[in-house]
Formats: sequence, structure tokens, C-alpha cells
Amino acid sequence: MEINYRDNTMIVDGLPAFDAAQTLDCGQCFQFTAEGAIWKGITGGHGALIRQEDSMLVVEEVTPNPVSDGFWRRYLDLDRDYEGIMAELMHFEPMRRCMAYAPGIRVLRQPSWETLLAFIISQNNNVPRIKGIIRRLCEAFGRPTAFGWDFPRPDVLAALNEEDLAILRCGWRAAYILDASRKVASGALPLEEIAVLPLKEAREALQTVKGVGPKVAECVLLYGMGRMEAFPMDVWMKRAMQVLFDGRPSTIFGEYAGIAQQYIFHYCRTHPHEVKAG
DNA sequence: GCCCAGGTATAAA
DNA sequence: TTTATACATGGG
Repeated sequence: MEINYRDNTMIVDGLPAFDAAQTLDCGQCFQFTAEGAIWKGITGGHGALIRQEDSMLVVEEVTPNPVSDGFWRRYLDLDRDYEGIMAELMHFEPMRRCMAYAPGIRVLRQPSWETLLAFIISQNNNVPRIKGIIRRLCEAFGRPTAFGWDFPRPDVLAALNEEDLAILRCGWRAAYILDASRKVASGALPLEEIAVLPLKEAREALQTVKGVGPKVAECVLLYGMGRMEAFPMDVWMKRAMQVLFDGRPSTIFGEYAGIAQQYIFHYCRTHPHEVKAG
């Protein structure tokens, strides 16, 4: 793999196991939309156009940040050895099926604050509607840029009340958004510090937020804190584990349980009949 | 109209 | 400790 920076563009040649559509539209993040073959999104204050040309991944930063600052390199987790991880996961037969279906999924390393809110919003919800709520959240309370609206800061949301959030049309989750915002803004929930705690302690800290249960906490750890050993579990995954893996525990996947889970999740979402049939 | 969605808080058994 | 229910909104 070779990374080159030119003006405001990062060009990655020979990146294994990456497909923009599979990675950006598999339900792990909600701020990207496709316009033709170009994926457009803003996260962490960085707006970019992402496209693939032959063996190259092209990330064009369109907000006034230097693309060479490493944000997208970290976000896309370019330095992780996916070939090695996938070789390990290949030892499990059902994993082979899942990885063969969408071999271009990489688990993103998203900003923890955005991930926390996104997965609070995601509960008992569907992906199109989650995207809509987050878009309205950014448009109403985020910082406008030349490219679009950045994600709102916790202190901005902390000063609001439930009526202010009515425009989001997010239902009862408004109270959860406010509780998370206030805990982060006040310093009661230091996300950077929580990210490096032992897994059990990190889970407990996240779950002090109203509306954050075991599932949301696990998603924040995996997608927003770089904890690849975390393992988001939900009704789909429980069923999938039973059907595909005879109910064996997630620990069989070792330190990359979360990455394995993402392949399984995407497969189950797109093959509901197979999983339901059992 | 109907079912359901990357769940959680709450109460009850 | 486990199980049942309500919860706001709207996509399909």
C-alpha cells in the first residue's frame, strides 16, 4: 500500500479489503451519501469526496483542513492489517461466507462523540431514518461549512431542551441526546479517557448515559473508540450466532471480534431469509 | 393499515 | 436474574 498527498487530496494505492460502498453504507456510519460513484460526507469537521479509481482510493478534502493531517488515514484505519485479520477469520466456515459476500468492509474509526449520538439515535430505528435525524441535527445545530453542516458540539446541544430538539423528529431519544450532551459537556463523561479504559470499565462508564445500554455502548467502543475487540450484539446477531455458529460465543474471534461481527451483521441484514430460516 | 427498525427504561415475575 | 411492555417516528 502506498499513500500519496497532492494538494488537498490523499491517494491510496493498493489498499487491500476496501470498497467504498460496502464500508460507508453498511450501517456503521450515517454521514455519507452517494452521488453517482462519489461518496460525500462530513465528519469530525472534515468534509470529503471519496471515490475509487481502479486500484486507487481517492479522498479529496473539501473543507479547509490539510488532508495530510492524518484524519482520513485514521478514520479509514488505513494502517490496520486487514489481510492478516481476514486470514485469521477465514478459519471459521460461516465467516468465509460473510467475508466473501462483502470483502471490502473496513471498520471505521469515527469520532467518539459523533458515534455516541449516532448510536443513541439508532436504537429501535432504521438506517434511512437514522440518517435523516442526523442530517437534521447537523443542519439545525451544527457549524456551517462551505461543504455542508458539521456535527454539533456537545456544549451547543447541552444548552438546549426537548422542545428545541422537536425538529429532529427523533421521538423519545431527544431526552437521551440531551443527557449525553450534558454529561460530555460537563466533563462527567470524558470520552477520550473512557476510550482507553479496560473494556469492562469503559462499558460501565458509557452506560451511565440515559439511553445507552449494552448494545449502544458496544457500538461506541467498536466504531468510535477503536476497540476492535468490542462486539455489538443485538437480536440479529444473537440469531446469526445461533444459525451460523451454533451459538458459540463471540470470543472465538479473539481481539478482532468486532470486525468479524461487522461482516456477519452486513451479511445477515442482506440475507434475512437465510438467517430467519435457520 | 400493518410490520418493523443496529434498544432501552421500567416494572413485574 | 430473566421476561414483558411501552416508547416516537416513519420506511417499506
